[in-house]
Amino acid sequence: MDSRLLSGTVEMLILDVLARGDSYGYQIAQTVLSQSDGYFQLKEGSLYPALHRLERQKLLGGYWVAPGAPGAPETSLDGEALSGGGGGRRRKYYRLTPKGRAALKAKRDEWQRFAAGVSGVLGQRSVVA
Amino acid sequence: MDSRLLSGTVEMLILDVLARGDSYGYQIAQTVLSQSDGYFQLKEGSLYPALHRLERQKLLGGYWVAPGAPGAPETSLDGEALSGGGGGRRRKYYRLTPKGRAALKAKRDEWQRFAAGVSGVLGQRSVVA
DNA sequence: ACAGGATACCTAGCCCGGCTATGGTTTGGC
DNA sequence: GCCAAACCATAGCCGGGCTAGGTATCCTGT
Repeated sequence: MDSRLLSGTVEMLILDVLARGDSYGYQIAQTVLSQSDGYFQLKEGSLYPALHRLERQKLLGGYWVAPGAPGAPETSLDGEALSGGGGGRRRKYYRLTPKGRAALKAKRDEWQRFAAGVSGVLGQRSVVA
Repeated sequence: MDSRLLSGTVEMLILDVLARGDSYGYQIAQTVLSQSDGYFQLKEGSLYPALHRLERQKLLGGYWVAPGAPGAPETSLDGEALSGGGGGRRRKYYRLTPKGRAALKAKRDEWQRFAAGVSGVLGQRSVVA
């Protein structure tokens, strides 16, 4: 996979996965991996900074879930409430905010235009032969 | 246009344009602009460094054409032959090398896989509703 | 019991490439 | 004469994906 191409799409992919339900970093990467048929291997060094970015921009809300707890809960506390921010195997779930949902739509539209642009250029055939 | 998305595609677009005939920087930008329906506004700061990169990698061969001369010539000298590398309105034409043609094919294939990957992720619908 | 791998998160710093800004020359329209 | 367009080039900014290194838990195999 050409990681250059990935620039700018990572956030869209994350938002898109979260649009189908709350999830956490590791699982998001797995989902993207399987749904792209093994193509997108999101690296931790891209994934986590992206999640933090999106959270800072209020496109995502994050909440910690203690180890042993079942899947994505209905509601939960905001910020550093659970388990004191401590130990291992805990998960940080993310939820799309309304603002995030709007941003996803914008990014999808942008992607459509971009892909159309590329098709426009690549679609041309040689004039000579 | 989201310039982040452009990362990695600029070179492919340039190679693709040149696959249809020799051209020079300014004209390449115009071609890409019109064929992408006004979407890709290649900036000089991206375009020229990209051309130099591709030339260094031997994917392109460049040759200068003096002002007043007609369109892309059949054959011409390699490197700094014409007009001493000097004055204004001269154009630097580029020609795809065999290696460049192969690289273009590789980049197109990569793009196909990438776009398919994105479609795979974005194509999923919400499980809930 | 213990190694090793999968799960799960975080961050510093590298590196690449698109962008802004600047600078130069020639031609052409007003 | 002036200013825009055509044409090329490069220094340096900056954002973001990556490598590499760190922490911690849980499960499986031997």
